Amino acid sequence: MPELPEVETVVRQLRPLLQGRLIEGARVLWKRTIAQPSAAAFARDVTGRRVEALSRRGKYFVLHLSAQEAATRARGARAPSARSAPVRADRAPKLLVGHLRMTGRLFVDDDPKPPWTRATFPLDNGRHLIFVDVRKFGRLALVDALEQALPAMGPEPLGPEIDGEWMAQALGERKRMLKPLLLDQSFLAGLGNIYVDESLHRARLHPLQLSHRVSRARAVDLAASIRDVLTAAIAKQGSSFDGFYRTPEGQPGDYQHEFTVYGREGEPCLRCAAPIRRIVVGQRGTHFCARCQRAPRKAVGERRRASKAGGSR
DNA sequence: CAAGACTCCTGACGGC
DNA sequence: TGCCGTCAGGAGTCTT
Repeated sequence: MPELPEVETVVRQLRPLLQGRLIEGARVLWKRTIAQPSAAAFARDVTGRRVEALSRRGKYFVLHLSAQEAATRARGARAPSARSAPVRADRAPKLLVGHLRMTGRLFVDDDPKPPWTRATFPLDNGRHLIFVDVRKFGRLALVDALEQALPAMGPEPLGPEIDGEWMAQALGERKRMLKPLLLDQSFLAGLGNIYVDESLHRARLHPLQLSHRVSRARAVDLAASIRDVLTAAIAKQGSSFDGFYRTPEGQPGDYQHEFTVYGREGEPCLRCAAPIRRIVVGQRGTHFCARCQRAPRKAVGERRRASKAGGSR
């Protein structure tokens, strides 16, 4: 599922294909894909704008759009609502903000409507910007400012301020299990199930460990691990393993070959050979090595079974 | 403040 | 062969 590395890859690859292009129209095939404004207003207001830049915030991608160009706006009569609305569109620059969630894909294609297309935008070069989303969880929004579309979000994990110091303090300020804490976008923006599991394993931290009990040294390791994992994943253009995520160029990512715990239940830990285990934490599959990632002193039944299963020591 | 449950979705997969 | 229940999972919302 698209997390920070995947979205970063999408933005990087789409940039040369979209920057400077004019969006000539919009067709929304699944209304609920549009978070705001209404699907009709979205289609009308996105029409006639030029893509000036692309960026990413957490797992969200952002298309920075120019003010609407009057000439093409009239031509954009193909937008579903254009006829009914006495065009009183806000001509100020807009931001098209979107989230791929589980199965969303954003790419440019010659085919105006591939299978599972939820929104499609003809461009001024004859091609189309396509939003495909099998499970319909993905969302697009058109807003004036980023804060309008995004919930409160923590800092970017690859930002310069995220270091051992920051992590030690941030973990100390909360009393939460590491797995759900790292998944919380208001704590750190961009981590998802895969990269949290991978980062915790790299830092030798148990997913159920309580944040305020993590030692300073471990916190420093965690900050570095997150940075290393994300950086490596971006270099590999993200992870593909379930047939959903593809780069805008249609290629799968390569980081799935580097997974040390995710999806490896029962297989040997690459560090100590103990079998990787899978538990459910906060409704989410969680993978870890019970030997490398020591169970929190006083945790759930997990530890009980772990020690019974042969915890020498 | 923390955390679990529930919801939204649909393709894939196991079981019979 | 084919029907059916179960799962996965990001994030918002509602309870406990």
